[in-house]
Amino acid sequence: MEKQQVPEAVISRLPLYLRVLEQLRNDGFEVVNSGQLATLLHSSPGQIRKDLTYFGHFGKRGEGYRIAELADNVRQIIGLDRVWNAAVIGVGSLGSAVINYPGFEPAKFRIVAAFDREPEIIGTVVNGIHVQDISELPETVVRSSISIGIVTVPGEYAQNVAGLLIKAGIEAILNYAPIQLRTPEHVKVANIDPVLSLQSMTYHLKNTRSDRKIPSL
Amino acid sequence: MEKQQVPEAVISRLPLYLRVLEQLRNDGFEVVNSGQLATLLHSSPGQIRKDLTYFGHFGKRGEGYRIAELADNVRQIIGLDRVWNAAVIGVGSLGSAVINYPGFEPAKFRIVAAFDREPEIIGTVVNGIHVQDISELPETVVRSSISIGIVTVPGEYAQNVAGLLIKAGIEAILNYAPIQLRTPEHVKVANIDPVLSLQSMTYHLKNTRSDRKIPSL
DNA sequence: GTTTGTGAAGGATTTCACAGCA
DNA sequence: TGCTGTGAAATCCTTCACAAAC
Repeated sequence: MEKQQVPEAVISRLPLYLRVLEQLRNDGFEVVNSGQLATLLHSSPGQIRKDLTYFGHFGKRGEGYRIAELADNVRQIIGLDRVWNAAVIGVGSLGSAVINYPGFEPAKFRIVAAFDREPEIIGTVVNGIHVQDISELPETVVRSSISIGIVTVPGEYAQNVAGLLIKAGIEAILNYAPIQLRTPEHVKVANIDPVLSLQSMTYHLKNTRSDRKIPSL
Repeated sequence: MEKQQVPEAVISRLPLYLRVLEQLRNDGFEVVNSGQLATLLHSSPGQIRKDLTYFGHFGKRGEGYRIAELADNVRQIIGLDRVWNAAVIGVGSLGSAVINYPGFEPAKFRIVAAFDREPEIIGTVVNGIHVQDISELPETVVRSSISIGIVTVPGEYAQNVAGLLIKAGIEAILNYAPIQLRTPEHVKVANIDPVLSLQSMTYHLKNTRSDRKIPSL
């Protein structure tokens, strides 16, 4: 349908655009221009306009973009005009925190199942979700139309869990384990790894002294 | 000191390199070549060699890299030859999960303080950390040599907290709040936002049907 | 012979500047 | 006049291919 391949960098910015558009709409605004969006997004007007032209012509010259209309378009482009079902695998403290995180539901992601392999955890209920035995995963994934697997098991089990998910037909994985998952081409993986994020920041900090003096004294 | 500016993309890969080098060393290996590293990292031999040349000549032609030596070099380059102190701001369920996360300590990050503004939370102890009143942040940051702030407050308070941290002299922020923080040039920010990660994957999934049939039936 | 180190080519992404339209 | 839409230029990053070193 699209004339050309859309850069990944553009796709990764669309959810941010949608977020501020919905914020603006909630605040009662109706029209916005690329300069205002750039300020809110810490981006540039040109980049925002260029990004949007990969998908169509959404603005009016001399006026800007109608917020509700643009939000609807962006929402549809990135596939958020529907709800996506997800499963959490690994219900330790990290998995529990994920299941309890209130940010997924309003963003169109619904956690509908959770799995573990520990007998003490199986059968417990976390935020209304009944924890199942990992062996029930293949059937539940299909029956509950689960498209996304959220991997919160320890690193040494993550590759096996990913294999299970892929065999069950899942096409996207949100991976909290500190390993690089090996997956087939068609399965998307996003990694959440706060340690790596911290470690790439220290490169820039390495000249700071830990024994610096109190600034105001 | 360096001859040229090192690309951010290179810096963000160094922690991954370090991780597999330490793994290899723990497994008893002594030498590795760029092809083997590329396999482990899902990268390419050329990219690994190119990345390393931004910092020096670490290999022996015809042989490869000595693992312990290269690991030491990479560790020093990214500033992980020391421990970095961090503070968590916001001790709700997300903040508690962060404080309890066992992955920071072995990666050279030590959470040494936690802050909240709720009287019911102040004074509690989470994983050995005494939760302080947010008003004590400036003094504690300096006295405990804290370089990194981990922001786990709700989005509407995150910018204020970031301002406090910056005023206290912090230079890196790990931001779990779903907003783009505005910070001065010299303060590094890394965002952890699982919702954005999920939302950029659905673009690629949007043609999948939720009513697909069970593959094996 | 093997594998590194690296300039040069290629590709991706961002920025620029201005034509085009309301 | 004001702001979008968009080729072209510039920049950033990755891949390639081979000379150099062991």
